Amino acid sequence: MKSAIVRSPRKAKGQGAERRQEILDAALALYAARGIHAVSTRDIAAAAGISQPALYAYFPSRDEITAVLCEEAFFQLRARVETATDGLVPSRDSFKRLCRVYIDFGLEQPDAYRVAFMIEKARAGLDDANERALAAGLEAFGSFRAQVARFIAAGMTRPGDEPLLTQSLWAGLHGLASLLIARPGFPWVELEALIARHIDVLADGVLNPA
Amino acid sequence: MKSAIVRSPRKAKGQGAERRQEILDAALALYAARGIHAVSTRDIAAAAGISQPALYAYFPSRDEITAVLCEEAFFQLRARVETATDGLVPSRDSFKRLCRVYIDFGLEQPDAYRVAFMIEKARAGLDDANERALAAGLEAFGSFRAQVARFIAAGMTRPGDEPLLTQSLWAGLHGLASLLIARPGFPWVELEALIARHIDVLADGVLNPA
DNA sequence: GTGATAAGTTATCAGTGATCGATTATCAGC
DNA sequence: GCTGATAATCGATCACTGATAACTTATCAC
Repeated sequence: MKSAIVRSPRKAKGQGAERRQEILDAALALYAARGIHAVSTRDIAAAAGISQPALYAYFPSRDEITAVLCEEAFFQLRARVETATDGLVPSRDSFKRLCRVYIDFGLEQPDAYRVAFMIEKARAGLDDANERALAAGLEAFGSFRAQVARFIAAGMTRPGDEPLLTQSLWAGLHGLASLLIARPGFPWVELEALIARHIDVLADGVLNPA
Repeated sequence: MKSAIVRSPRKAKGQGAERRQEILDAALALYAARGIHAVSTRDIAAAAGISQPALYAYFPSRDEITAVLCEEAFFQLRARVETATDGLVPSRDSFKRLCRVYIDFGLEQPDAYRVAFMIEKARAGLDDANERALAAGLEAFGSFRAQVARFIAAGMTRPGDEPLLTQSLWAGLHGLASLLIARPGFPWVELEALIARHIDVLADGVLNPA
């Protein structure tokens, strides 16, 4: 007796999942090169070597492509945050290291960072991918929170409960990252000095005086 | 001899500058109600009681309308910043007052704030209005800088030159304002406590210890 | 082979920002 | 009052966008 028909995948030219990843790669590259709003579905399709309607066999909408990239960006951020203080005991230096990892993520992957934290959804979407991206974002924030909790547990922080301190620190870091991304033409002072000083400001504000 | 023909304005239905302002008002109201990206030129025209092509008699592009609104937002912010510490001597409290004025501006006028600091121009425009908006932004920042300079001159700040301290403080304030605007669905802690604590963090980081 | 189906195509839709040419409203000069 | 010039406006339309429908082709199980 033939086993239950499992409807095995047939694949073809662009075989299944590979084609999907090719589309995501093409989209991310174009986003990085031209900026998200300057990239059309036709651009993405051409870069992926397929026709524009073929995109919709893999993604239900353009926003979904962006949402998936957003989710991937959150995974990356989470991985970075989780390993930021590997092998380091809580100290002012390891605190600054955590901050630095966050800012560097924004500067190295501005498009991912934009998608993750700066883009406001036009439609307050209930899309599947949008929700998954949101969940991934909360996970990344959770990792950040866990890191901050280590410094709190070590008695290094000024008074204030953990959610409050974490959200304030996050806001402080996001402020510099997002402004540097959104206003590259602004007459910023020297970048390294600004980042270092800003992290010092946040460390002075969050950690106990030495 | 008739004086040189001066080509005096004829005006009409929507007489000149008034019509222009009506368009700006309509656009701002729609931006506030639906979000910038959900508003089309046809929407703006309908709200202003004219046809869509008529917009282009007053503004060369949709981006220009947004840029003018951006400029107006900067003027408002500047006015608020300049009067933030009126009648107050430099102190930790007046420093916090300045911070609070900035954050409140963002929360009370999220669309203006968005246009001013969060929106990235699709076309890296050399538009006239875009440059004026940028200039207005620099002026607003200059006022903020002048306020910070008062605290520096009073010897209240930690080491660091004025541009560095100002940019760091700005980034810290912008971080909270922009995140609250861009991610209203995030599980924030109680708003007043968060703002107060965040400003305390920044004050501790920027001002000398008491 | 043959049929079923996955994958991809061309053709097309409605909506967008923007432009063109024609039309209307206003006013100076007679 | 009329008339011509011009400011102000509109309907029609363009190229482009995201998205959909109907059709064709490639692949595989049998």
